[in-house]
Amino acid sequence: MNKPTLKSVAKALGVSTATISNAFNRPDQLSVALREKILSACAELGYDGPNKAAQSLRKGCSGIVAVILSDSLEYMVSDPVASQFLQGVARELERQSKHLLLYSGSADNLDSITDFVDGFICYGAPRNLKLIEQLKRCPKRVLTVDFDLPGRPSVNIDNEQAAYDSAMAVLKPGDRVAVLGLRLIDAADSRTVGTAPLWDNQSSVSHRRLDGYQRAMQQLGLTLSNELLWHLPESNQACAETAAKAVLSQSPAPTVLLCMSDLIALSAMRVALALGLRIPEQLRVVGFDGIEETLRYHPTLSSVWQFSDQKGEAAARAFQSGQDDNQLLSYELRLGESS
Amino acid sequence: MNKPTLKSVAKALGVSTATISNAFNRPDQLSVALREKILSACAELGYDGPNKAAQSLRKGCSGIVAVILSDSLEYMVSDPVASQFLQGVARELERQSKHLLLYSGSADNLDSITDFVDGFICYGAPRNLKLIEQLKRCPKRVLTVDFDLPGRPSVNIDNEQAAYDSAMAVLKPGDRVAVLGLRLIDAADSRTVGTAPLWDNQSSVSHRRLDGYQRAMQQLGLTLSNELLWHLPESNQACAETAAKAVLSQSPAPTVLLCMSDLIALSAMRVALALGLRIPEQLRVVGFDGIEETLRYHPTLSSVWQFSDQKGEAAARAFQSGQDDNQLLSYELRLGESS
DNA sequence: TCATATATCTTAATGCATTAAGTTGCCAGT
DNA sequence: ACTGGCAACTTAATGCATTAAGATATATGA
Repeated sequence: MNKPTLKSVAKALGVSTATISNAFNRPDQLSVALREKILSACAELGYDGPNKAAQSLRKGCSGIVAVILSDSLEYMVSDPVASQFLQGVARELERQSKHLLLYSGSADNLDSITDFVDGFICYGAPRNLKLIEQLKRCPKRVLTVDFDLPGRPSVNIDNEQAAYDSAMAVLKPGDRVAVLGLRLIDAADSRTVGTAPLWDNQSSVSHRRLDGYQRAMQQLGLTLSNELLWHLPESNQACAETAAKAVLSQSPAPTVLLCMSDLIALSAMRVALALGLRIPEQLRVVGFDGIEETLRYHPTLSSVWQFSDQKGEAAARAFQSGQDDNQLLSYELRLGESS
Repeated sequence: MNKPTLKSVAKALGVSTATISNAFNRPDQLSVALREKILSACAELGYDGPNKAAQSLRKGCSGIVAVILSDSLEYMVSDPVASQFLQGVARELERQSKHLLLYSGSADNLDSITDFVDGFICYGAPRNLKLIEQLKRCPKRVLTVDFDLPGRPSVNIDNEQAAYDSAMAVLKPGDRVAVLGLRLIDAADSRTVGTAPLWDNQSSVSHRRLDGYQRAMQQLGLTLSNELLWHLPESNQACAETAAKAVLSQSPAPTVLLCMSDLIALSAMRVALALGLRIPEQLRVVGFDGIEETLRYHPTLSSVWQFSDQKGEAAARAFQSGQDDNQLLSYELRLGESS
């Protein structure tokens, strides 16, 4: 015989399908005795509850939440910040008995899953502009993390303030400051490491951080020169090393390196040490994000700790809550030996 | 007005629902002219194809593939081997225009998603025995990786042979061999680092590798003593260090360390170097898996390379193929400075 | 005792689409 | 001119369940 369905079970028990459905979904709609009879009969018949696909079609929600990563999954799993975030999301979704569908940000057709999921948690601004357009029009719930979408709730930290705080903690009058920024130039424009325009007036997280750095510098009477503001297309070792070498080989050499990720900062420190620079005496380095690896590395890195796993949990909770406000999470400035 | 449906679009165009459905799914079933008319009308009405949830209910397949990890997602993203695997799966699934649902191996209710997905790709034997039982009975396709389930197709390497090969490459007559094994004891039995029974006759990947090591040792006239066979509950730094310290502090000290993962091997090497041992002169170390990190580390590690990302792709392909045979992937023995 | 409220279950409409089988019209072959 | 065959559509059954509204029966209150 085929798999039992609500209907077949109902017939077998001589009751209506509504009653079986209620036995599973609304216990208050039928007598306790009948409910138990039904449940045990189902167990015997091998019927383990209403078909989820049918349920999803009828109810319009599946319990599946899609997580969209700004980039490829590649980036996701190799980047500790992103994977921490994912972990947090997964943990909270599990608490909510929901499921996590990993959706590559490089794909460009939301339609293929929109009907399956209850909504989208988007981590980082997708590089794919089509995807952004689709997210704007998406009929399901959309929550953004580390970037904004008009009219959609978001979860983030105050990047400007955090950057400002971190810069203020290390800058001294007379410092020559270099910034290693992440994606300061539009994806389409630049896939290579290079200097970035000083004033781009964009809305990315990186530009907010840059604003914070500049506010701090202004306050100390420092100015950022264009050849010391660098754009990295990716937060990886190769890019960071290229940029760090370029920046550190300039003369006069910078005395402070403000890096927009810990991964960048770590690589930059390695380059600096290889060049014979003493940290923090000759060069102070600040990172961003806060990853475990920096604690094992010496000198330990000063950084803005974002606690990405908690961020992930917060995102999943905010997604569930249904509220449409923008949530600002707290961060923590931690000073290490690098400053 | 509400979202358009197949029905409403059909009515608007004055054709049957079957024709609209065919326009999207079976172009050969209607004239080109009508099809184009329908498609452009749909675009105007804002109808972007048949509802996937309904489609899934009707067709019985959704294009969603669940990946079950042996452990928590935690392990998954922190372990380079596992995350490489996941990447490979994701890549191949994207090629197939399928979706990836990440399912935590710690959850124990397959029913909650079985109806949604086309099947399961299980990476590593789940610790949760309930889950294994459910996988055995699962009506959907189940493919296992790095472990076996009766009657289910699997993807793996020949662990016994690979272990044998790696051992043969480094062992010399007279060697005193220590083995740092991963989960040689049942999860329930032991969550702590300690020696493992020499002959356990289990079917895990680790036991197969142990078999390979022992075959090589036998061939060289060596025997494995019980105090040099260690069980690690996890493949992480802490466990590896504990075990390595215990093993290396014995006298006479081992001359070869056979490790069942590169992560373990790397930690063990650090311990050995910290103890003042010279590698490979006083101690040769072999790993398993093959991860990038070992290439940057000195001494570079000799290991069995599994190419986990390709393994992931192969798994996704095998899942798709529908074939029910067990697939043996190739591996590669790479000798580094550690032996 | 009659009307009303409550508990318990059923009816039937609904969600959205797929697909085997049936219809219709047109053309080729003989 | 008759018929088989094919192209292009339609009909209607089906997948599996949810839920508002309706039907009974029993209990409660005046």
